[in-house]
Amino acid sequence: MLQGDVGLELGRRVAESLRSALGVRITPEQALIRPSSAGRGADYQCNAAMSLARTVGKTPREVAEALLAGLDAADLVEQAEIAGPGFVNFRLRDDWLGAQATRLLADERVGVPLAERPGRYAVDYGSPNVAKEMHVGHLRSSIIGDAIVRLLEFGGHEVIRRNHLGDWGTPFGMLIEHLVDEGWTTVEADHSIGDLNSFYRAARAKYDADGDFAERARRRVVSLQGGDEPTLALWRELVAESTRHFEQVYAALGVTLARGDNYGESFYNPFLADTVTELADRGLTETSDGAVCVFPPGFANRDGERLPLIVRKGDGGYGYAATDLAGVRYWTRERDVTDLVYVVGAPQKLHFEMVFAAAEQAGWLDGDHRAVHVEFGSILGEDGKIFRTRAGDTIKLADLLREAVDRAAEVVAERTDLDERQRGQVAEAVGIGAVKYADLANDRDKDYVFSWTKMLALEGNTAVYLQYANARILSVLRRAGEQPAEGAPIVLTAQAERALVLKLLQLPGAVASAVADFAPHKLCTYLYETATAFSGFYQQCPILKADTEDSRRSRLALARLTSTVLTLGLSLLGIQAPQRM
RNA sequence: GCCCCCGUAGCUCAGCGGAAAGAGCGAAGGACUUCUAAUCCUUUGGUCGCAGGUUCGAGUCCUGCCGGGGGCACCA
Repeated sequence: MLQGDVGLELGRRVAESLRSALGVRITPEQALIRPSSAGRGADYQCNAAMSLARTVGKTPREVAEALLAGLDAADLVEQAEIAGPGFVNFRLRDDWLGAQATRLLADERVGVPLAERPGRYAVDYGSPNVAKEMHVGHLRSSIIGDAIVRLLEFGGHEVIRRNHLGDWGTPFGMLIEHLVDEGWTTVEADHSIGDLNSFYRAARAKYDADGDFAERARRRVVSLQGGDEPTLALWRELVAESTRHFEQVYAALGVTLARGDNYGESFYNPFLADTVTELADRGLTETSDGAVCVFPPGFANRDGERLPLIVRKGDGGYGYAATDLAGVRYWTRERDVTDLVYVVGAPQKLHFEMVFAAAEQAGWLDGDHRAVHVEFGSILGEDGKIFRTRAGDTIKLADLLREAVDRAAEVVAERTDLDERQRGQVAEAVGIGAVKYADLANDRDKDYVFSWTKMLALEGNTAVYLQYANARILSVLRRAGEQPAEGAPIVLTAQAERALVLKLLQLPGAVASAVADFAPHKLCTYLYETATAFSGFYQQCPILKADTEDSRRSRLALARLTSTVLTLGLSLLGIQAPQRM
């Protein structure tokens, strides 16, 4: 979808022409304006004549000829000609392109429009478990979710971050008893657990080995669920301690989740009974094998029987179907969100389809309250299997991020004359950026292979490449000793300048499609193409030593604009753009 | 058994119903007294898993196969 950029403007002109010349009414999008593939001598092409030919009873070429005859676009089109079966190729005027680029230089949003109808989004992402260390399995949801949140906010939407913590359930009985054994009281706060995983394992081991402990743990679960205040106080301490750990990881990763975004399983606890009651009141529930179930239409199990969503288990407890339904009910009804977004792995697809179907039956989801599962594939090791340590253990996120920065530091040390402190900052930006970009640059539906070598490669579609291109630009601007003035005219003389400007003007379309499809990789692809276009320009067009003063100022402005686009794009992905490298 | 996702160059991946399918890596060659060579430029490389169908036009949409992965009742 091309929106808010050159393609849309051309589409408007073409639609207007077709209306006046042939009486055909189409939208600018339906004009099917696309960037022309390179080497054909055209910038954009219109593909509409072929499909319109039948409806107007003319040949495609006749439609194209009528389109050209009625076209009022001399201010932006240098040359338009019919080619092949009925393509219309446009070459845009250099002065018009330059003027558009000049205009963008003064535009904070670099041409990207705000949403026409801003929504209120609740985005579920992150979702670590309390009393466990974050591991590589939390990486994709955190990174993709955060990019989506940033993109939506930039689009002018209201966004509520929802970190769906695993903070409730039977394991908390043993965890809290273990806390008590460790001497925690709530009077003296400021506890810390050095290693959450060891803590969990120790509790588990005692539970399995010690019958008395197990019995205490079971009683503790009852106290917790019964709302016993001393128990709840200990539980809150445990959540707080875990949250501190999550925040450290989020800080290292550059993810914007904060403790105020915690909406864990426990949050929905008070709503579960009412949710089930409401489903029952609407006649949607049945009791099956002792469990209260909703059978949304269209789902069958392996024996062809209807597939249940168990909203209350046989033992009276509630499972995740109940929690998620209560969540939909809460966010649509109590918080009046327009859009629920779940950034959760692909294996959960069936679950969410069923939850959404049931929520629709219950009336919580409708045309004004939508829900979407933004699913993603797995991270694989270079052996093609699920990414783990060589020993087969899950990889701690903290360790992975430390390794990323260490590896980046080695690369940085080889090539820079920055001082040690600056080197550290660059290593962080490069290392973390590499991990995030590698995740975001691929179509999220697919599995991707985690490769240090590839993600830290200096060439190709990597974060470092983009960061380096930007750092070079900023270096030139520093040397210039001046910032290009707002409105500094951008004048196109060389082919490479033209190619760069055409790319820069396509930012709005790239952002729009990334948002529309919850597909950050579309923005990545665009940024990479932009950085490539800049590298070509940088190679061929001297900036500081341009032939004329006008050209020098124009090229400085172009460099400035490129840096703005790259920096903005990276920030929408949650990736830093260092000033120097 | 049913459902979902994926299959594009040797490898890792883009590709919006439109023209001779695009990058990077790899391989071969070239460009630094130069604004950051962490770069750039050549060359090399494709039965778009297979078979039908829809269409003026299919890598893209539909159906059926094949291959890989995932899911399918009381864990979340």
